[in-house]
Amino acid sequence: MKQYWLMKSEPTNYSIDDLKKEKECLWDGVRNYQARNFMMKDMKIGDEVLFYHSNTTPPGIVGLAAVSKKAVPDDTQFDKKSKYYDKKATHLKPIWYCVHVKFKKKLKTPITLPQIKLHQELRQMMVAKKGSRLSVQPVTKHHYNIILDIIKIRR
DNA sequence: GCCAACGTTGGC
DNA sequence: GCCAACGTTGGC
Repeated sequence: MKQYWLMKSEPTNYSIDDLKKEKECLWDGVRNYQARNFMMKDMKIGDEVLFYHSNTTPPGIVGLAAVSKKAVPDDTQFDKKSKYYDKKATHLKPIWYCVHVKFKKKLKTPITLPQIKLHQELRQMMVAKKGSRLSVQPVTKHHYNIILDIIKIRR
């Protein structure tokens, strides 16, 4: 069964335009166990991804992507020069994993967080909940379909 | 295993 | 830049 996800990125770090340019990227740098477990255990090739920009005014969903490769060890954990370096990780026992994500679409108009919070049903999404910091989170098929409808209507 | 202290995320 | 919410660390 196909699953649906929302993945956050700060555009100053990596934006939807970067992904559009590169077509595909490795979702590395995640250092939260819950987010890692979603990538490691649950994400499958073909799963749909909502690309979300955080730390922007306003934050919001800016594009569509898809999981294109199952989780592999995140190389930045072994790289002493990387800010994601983790001294507890070894090649034999990696701690952090990440999936590949491929570009599908950039929205002409982002679906902003304030809009999500105003929507009768979308406001139930994890990303709309106060204090929700999880950078990789599941999205229900229902919510995903509503988002697709909104994109269609706006076109 | 508890929990205080600390660090980080991310909206505002 | 502020700070609430949350996760992690480490002393006990």
